Amino acid sequence: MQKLTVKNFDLAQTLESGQIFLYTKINGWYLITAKNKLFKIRQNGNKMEFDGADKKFITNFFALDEPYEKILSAIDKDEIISAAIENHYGLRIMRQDPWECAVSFVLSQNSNIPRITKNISSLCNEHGKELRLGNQTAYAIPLPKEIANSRKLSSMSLGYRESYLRELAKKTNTEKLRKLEKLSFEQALEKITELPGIGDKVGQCILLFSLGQHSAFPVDVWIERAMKQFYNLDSGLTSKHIQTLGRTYYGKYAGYAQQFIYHYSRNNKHLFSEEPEVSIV
DNA sequence: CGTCAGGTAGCCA
DNA sequence: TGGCTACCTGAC
Repeated sequence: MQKLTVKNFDLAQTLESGQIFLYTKINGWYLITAKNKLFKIRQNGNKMEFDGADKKFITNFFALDEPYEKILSAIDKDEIISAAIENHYGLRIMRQDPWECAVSFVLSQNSNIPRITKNISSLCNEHGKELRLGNQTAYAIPLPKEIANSRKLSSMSLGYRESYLRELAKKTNTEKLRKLEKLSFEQALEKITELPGIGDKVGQCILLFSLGQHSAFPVDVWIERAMKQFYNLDSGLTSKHIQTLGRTYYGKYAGYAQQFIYHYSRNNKHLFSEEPEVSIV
């Protein structure tokens, strides 16, 4: 068991903000499968306890070395985002493995959380390396080579995502995706959306959650609804418009704003029946 | 039953 | 560019 003292970090807010799918809560511990590892972690105030990973890994994975207050003040433009930040203070954008992130979000498209989790889990159980922690067992997100020619893939109920995933596995991997870290956001997005099954939304999720592109502003149905409602935007705007607007309005760390708004809207569904509060256009 | 779900790709004006 | 539409599957 290892320990770490943290500040400006909330484990539950971070894990439950929809960035990752492979975690479960058991007896007060979060059991997490990520980066080819199975580890457990819990938080009590500013004290973290964990097993199966070291301090360096935890610090990096949860981005505990980011200048949190600086990021928040950069995106804190109005009372809407302020409320979202206040409600979910301590939420951070994690640093996932880009291949694992790509697999997760390709499988997430046009689906729902229970099904996404089921799909990813069965993919891992049938293809991934066995991981252990004490008496717990789990399976890693499979590597490209473990997917590319798999015959079991068609029994995972992935639907049309199956061919996206298989073709993706033939075309890319963690090392190739890492090259997008150094590019500008625009170039990185252009490159990543050339890959099969990766469009604007999934591409920006990967850029944001695993490639350090913090100005990415992925727009899904929740963000689109929330932005239109919260900021009283024209209902005819497309997700592309919202995307551009979000990036422009929130700036360098727009991705953090997106994550706060996303989590806030999902946890406060009643807000959608109220009057919009702020106009920014 | 129909609708919807953390979209993408392909086609057409 | 912008506006359709088909698409696997299962939860609700």
